[in-house]
Amino acid sequence: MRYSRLLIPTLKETPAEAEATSHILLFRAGMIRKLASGIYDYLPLGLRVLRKVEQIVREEMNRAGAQEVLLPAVQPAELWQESGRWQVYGKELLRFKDRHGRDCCFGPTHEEVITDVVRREVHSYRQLPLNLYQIQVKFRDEIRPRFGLIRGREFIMKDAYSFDVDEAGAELTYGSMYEAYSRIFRRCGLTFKAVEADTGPIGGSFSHEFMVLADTGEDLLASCNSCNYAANLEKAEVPPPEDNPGPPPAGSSKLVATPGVRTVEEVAAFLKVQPRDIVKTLIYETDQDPVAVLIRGDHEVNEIKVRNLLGVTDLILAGPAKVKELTGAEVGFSGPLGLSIPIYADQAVAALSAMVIGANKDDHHFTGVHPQRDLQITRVADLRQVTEQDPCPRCGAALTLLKGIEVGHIFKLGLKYSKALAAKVLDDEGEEQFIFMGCYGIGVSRIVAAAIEQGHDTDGIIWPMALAPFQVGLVPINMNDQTTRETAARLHDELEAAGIEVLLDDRDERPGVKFKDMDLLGLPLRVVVGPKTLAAGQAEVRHRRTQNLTLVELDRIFPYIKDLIVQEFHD
RNA sequence: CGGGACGUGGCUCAGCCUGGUAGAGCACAGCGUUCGGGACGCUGGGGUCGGAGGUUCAAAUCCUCUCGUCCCGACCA
Repeated sequence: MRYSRLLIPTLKETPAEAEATSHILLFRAGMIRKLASGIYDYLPLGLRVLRKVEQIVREEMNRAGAQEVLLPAVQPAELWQESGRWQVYGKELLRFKDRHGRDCCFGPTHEEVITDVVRREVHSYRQLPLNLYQIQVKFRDEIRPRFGLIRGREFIMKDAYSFDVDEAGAELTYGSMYEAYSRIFRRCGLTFKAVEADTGPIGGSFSHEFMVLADTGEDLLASCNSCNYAANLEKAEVPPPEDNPGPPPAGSSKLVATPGVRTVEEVAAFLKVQPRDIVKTLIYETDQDPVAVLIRGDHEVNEIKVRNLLGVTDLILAGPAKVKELTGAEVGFSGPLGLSIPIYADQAVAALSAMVIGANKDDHHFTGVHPQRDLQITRVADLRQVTEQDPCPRCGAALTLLKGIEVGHIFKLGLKYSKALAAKVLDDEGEEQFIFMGCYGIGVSRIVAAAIEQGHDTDGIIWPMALAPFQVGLVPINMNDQTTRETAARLHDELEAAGIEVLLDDRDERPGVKFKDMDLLGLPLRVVVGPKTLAAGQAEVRHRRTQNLTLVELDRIFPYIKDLIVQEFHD
């Protein structure tokens, strides 16, 4: 392919609106442009990368026995009302009416549609297991799109849905998807980690996320240094503390004046105690009744755990007015003593023997409080976030916290959608059975961004061989030199004929411009043809990632490059 | 939805405070020179200053409203 014939609008300067590395580089390399917040155009080079990812995903899904389909992006509200998600999904679901006034939405995910297909077309256990997938545009009206392709509103997703007769079958399918996903991300040249995850609003019983490790990641994950335990921070378990609370301290708890002392740090300094001896009382409003959550001063609450424990969908920290109404005191002096709302305590709180709590009275705290003697706790549970100080919940070794970009998520759905939409088959005894489902997503366009977050330097993108828009960039130094021009053209034709994807920079530009652009585009290999080396019958091959420079005889260029490409694909 | 920043040729920005009728660099077109890490000269095209309203003899500049964008916190592939 010739550079001069492709639309590759590279930019010297960083657009003001881009912040994340992948966003900046995709933009500068002329691969994407923005149409609106979270909505992007894919230009020729960006599309080539996207297609590479899609093809890898397609091959591995097919290999795992899944079948490709294409479902509609626009969906009738009826299906969503039937599953109950029309009410539950929130504003992220883009809703609109057609000309007849019928409610519609633009699909953010396709459980409803696929389950509808299966309930109409599949009636016997003999037709199962079935795994259907598609690669398609999704729309989610995100609160805050950011980082370019990492969190767009419109994006390309591969979503697969599996249907099995029984739970054992569903687990086998889940396992095969786990394997397929691992192969996909490995083939994409990504450094990733599979972690246990919360199931969120999609629902279901069990799930893993696939995280690309990158400092710019939006997710935190906890990973064991010894065993293979790894979990999203929102899911990561804290093992129960070993020590039981000691006996109550001598004497009863004491009310002490703490004028203007509100935060954990202030209380610790004022009373000369450690933050771990202080207990924070957090008042939450929920879609049901308000609750209080007790967390040790040196810990952070994990709202996902609280939400799951309470079985609520909304969980919002109460404002000053609500706190005053429920506790009788300003924020900063809330405490569990004498509260009339349910009290949920983190397990570390229940293991304290003498704690400091707010007194529900302005400018006062209690000291010497014992959980069993003095408090009426509704329930003790694991409600906090893990820290790097916590031991692994499986093996007890140390944990490391890492940042990651979620590129894939697999769920065991169970019967949630098959029951809601009545998707049933007859089993081998002629009995009606609900179908066991699983769903499996990959952020295809997000992978493109994640690969850049992992592969770049100050000069630009460094694509993995498998995703590069072209494998080789061919740079003739001076288009006015006939030998240079003709040699480059010949090399280009030879490589292309051999099935190697090569981009010939045939522009009448100075060498510096071509080099800068090539580095920015991030093609793995660069071949430079110029009068200097040509005189010796050679051309120069440069490896983008290692910056290795090699002079190669012209007639050996083809095998040399072919070897390098094969080698990279296997790395 | 809260908190912050911003909107001036395609891109990066100056001008705004202290109103006087729009600039620079890059990019683009033509000609010439140049050619191994974002060359140079000459010439040229391109902007209702996000939009609406107001103040004023006069608004990019002051006031009000509005739309949009980006960044930080609650959602997700």
